[in-house]
Amino acid sequence: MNPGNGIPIYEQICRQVRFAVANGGLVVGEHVPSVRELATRLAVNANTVARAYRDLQAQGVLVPIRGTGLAVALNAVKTCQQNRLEMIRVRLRSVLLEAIQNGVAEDEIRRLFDTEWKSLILNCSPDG
Amino acid sequence: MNPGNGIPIYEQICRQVRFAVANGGLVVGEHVPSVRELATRLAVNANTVARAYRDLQAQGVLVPIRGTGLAVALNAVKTCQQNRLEMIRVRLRSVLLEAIQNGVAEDEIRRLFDTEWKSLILNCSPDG
Amino acid sequence: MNPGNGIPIYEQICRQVRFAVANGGLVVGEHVPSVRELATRLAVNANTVARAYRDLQAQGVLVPIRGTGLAVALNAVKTCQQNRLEMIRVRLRSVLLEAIQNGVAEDEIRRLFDTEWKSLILNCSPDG
Amino acid sequence: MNPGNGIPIYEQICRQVRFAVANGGLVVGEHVPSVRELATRLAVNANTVARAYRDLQAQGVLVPIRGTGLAVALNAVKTCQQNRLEMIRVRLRSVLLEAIQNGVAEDEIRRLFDTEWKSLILNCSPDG
DNA sequence: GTGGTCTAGACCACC
DNA sequence: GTGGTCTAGACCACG
Repeated sequence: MNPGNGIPIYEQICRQVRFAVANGGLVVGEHVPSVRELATRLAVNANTVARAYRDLQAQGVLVPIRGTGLAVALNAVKTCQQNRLEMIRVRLRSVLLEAIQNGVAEDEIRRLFDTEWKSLILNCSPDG
Repeated sequence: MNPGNGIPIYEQICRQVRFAVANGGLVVGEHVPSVRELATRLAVNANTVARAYRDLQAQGVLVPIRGTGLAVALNAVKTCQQNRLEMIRVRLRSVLLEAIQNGVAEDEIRRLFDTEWKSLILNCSPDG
Repeated sequence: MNPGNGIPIYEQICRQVRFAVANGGLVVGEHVPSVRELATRLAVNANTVARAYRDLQAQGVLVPIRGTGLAVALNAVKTCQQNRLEMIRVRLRSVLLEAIQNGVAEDEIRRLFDTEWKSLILNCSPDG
Repeated sequence: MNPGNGIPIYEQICRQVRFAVANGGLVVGEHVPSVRELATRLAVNANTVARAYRDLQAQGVLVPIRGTGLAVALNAVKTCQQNRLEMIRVRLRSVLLEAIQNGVAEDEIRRLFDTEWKSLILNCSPDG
């Protein structure tokens, strides 16, 4: 979780689940981590995870399996794969819009992109 | 203003003022628009503008001129120019981080960048 | 079983057993189906059936026969016949209450009653 | 609110709001009672009301008006009027289904309907 | 003042 | 064990 990026925690959880379904990190028909387990793992309140799971059910990504938890819905993979880049696109567009509206030149923003990308893959590849 | 991008309106106002100071759109010593005028222009509650101006004063970007309103502080230009790309950098980094953590490949995100950038300059250059 | 009608499955089982006792579908002194058998037949977890049987014992509808399972209690028929319409009455009253409190007219609700009743006897009589 | 009818409180609130919109008790464009006010009036926790209002927003019945609360959506009346009897229908059907499946005769259930209806209009009309 | 988020913890229904 | 509901109360963003 990345606090302070403006995205509520439950929403971040939703996004990560959708990414994981699209990536195959969460397999169709398999149970997702239980509310309590994921809450512990993310050091977050159980209700926050429950809220995320409830939203994901409403969106058809998760389906309840009575008494045993929640599982990835059969047709969730397709939807999540379609939305994978879309989720990033919306956020990226918002940043680029602010840059353009405030006179940031293309080479400036491209340089930012390159340096940040390099910096992040160095941090993420070892432990990712 | 771009509602729904996760940034509070008063914060968006702060950022735009700082950008404008850095760009020369707002000149040192000049008065900024009054709270009421800017509120009307942005179709936003006056208290929201007041909140933004209060924050900008606390940050030393604006200074009160007795009885006549607020003006751009003398040393604000330097700070704002230094922060100009930094404000974009932080948001961009957050997006790239999510992309990397969720397995978005470099060519995918670069393609997103290119298409979104092109799409935005078409929309913004005429009316920008 | 009718999931999603707000009544827990174990409670639905209890009700059906009481109805069956009242109807003569289950005869006094006769064994009821074993937990496992009924669970299989209803495609329900065995613990759920066990819970229903436990409640029915507590209510005096079923009595344990040493080593051989559960049977319908001697005085259960009278109680179940008395409760037969009562069980329906409570649920019906709750629906009518909501209708009245929210301005549903008598002819509207009567029309609903008629059409639903007709629709259901068509579906149920052949396979019931 | 009617506890013990199997419908969660937040769901009952949703239903009552939809009924009120259909009936004209809540007018399009008008604010609904604030979360805190309704919570006090119903003697219920504020979060429970907030949950109901959140669901109603997701269903397009309510729309947020920044900083001033929630209002009935423009096109909510049509939907709510269409769903008015449907909400009752589903519950009624469930009761009738149980009656039919368990051998309740038509005249028995009609008699129940009549007596309960009369009993309820006596209770509700004076204070309604 | 408004709604939204989050936490903490209790209780229930179900398996 | 699972998720769902509800309560209580804190804090934030916005007007």
